[in-house]
Amino acid sequence: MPQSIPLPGQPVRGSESGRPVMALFDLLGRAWAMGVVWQLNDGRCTFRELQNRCGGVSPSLLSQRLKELRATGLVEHDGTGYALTDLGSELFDQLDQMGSWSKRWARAIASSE
Amino acid sequence: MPQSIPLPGQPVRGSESGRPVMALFDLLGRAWAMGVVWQLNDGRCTFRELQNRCGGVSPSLLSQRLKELRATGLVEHDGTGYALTDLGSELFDQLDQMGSWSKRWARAIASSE
DNA sequence: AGAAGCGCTACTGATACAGTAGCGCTTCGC
DNA sequence: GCGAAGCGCTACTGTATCAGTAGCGCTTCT
Repeated sequence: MPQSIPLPGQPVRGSESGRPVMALFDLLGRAWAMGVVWQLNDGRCTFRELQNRCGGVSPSLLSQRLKELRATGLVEHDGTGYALTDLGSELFDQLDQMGSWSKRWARAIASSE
Repeated sequence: MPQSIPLPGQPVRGSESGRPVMALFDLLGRAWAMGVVWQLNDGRCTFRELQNRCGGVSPSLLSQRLKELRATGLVEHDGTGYALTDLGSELFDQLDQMGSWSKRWARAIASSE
């Protein structure tokens, strides 16, 4: 049985409520889910190019993540490759803010050692 | 061999660069990592109370996540229980924004079906 | 003393991920 | 036409992570 796709409005890993935030945490709380969105923001690309951007992640995993991200409206695929949808770009904006914050986090950890 | 703790400045799952954002994605891209931060924002609580808030997540997993979140300065533990640090609260603010956005996401998916 | 709660570990089985090989397909140059 | 190259992706094997349950050693309260 394959890993189910976490959609808002349905029970997801760790929550029966179907609350959107829990579905999002389930979707993104999987290996490379955030990384794929992050890398796709650099522009549309092919499956194998995306695989390279993600440091050689295994094709079986990448295929599974892309299936989930397409089913949840964040990524699209046409003749020239994969890209973020408008919705996916909105999510990237959120991740980008986390990326900015992560530098503060890194400094805080470094200075406490 | 236990799961290693993703610290910024060190190579992490999927990235040798040690970039803070990749360490953060590795840290949060694990089961219940974001959920624990989310639930802890409701206030300091004990291990077992936190377990309840997280829908009965297994103690072995919760223990592992808490170990990681403490090692990365996001969660602290004193005589009365677990709580977010200032740094952890900052991360919660980021997650909270994603939570707000997730409602838009849910509507977009619902209207496209 | 006994009961209850604490943080947490140990164990087993199921699921997800890593890593490699290679399929069927299309496109290109020759 | 035909080989070569690239495409998206699947199949497979081994490993790591997670789920679920039981219960340890400790402290607190009655």
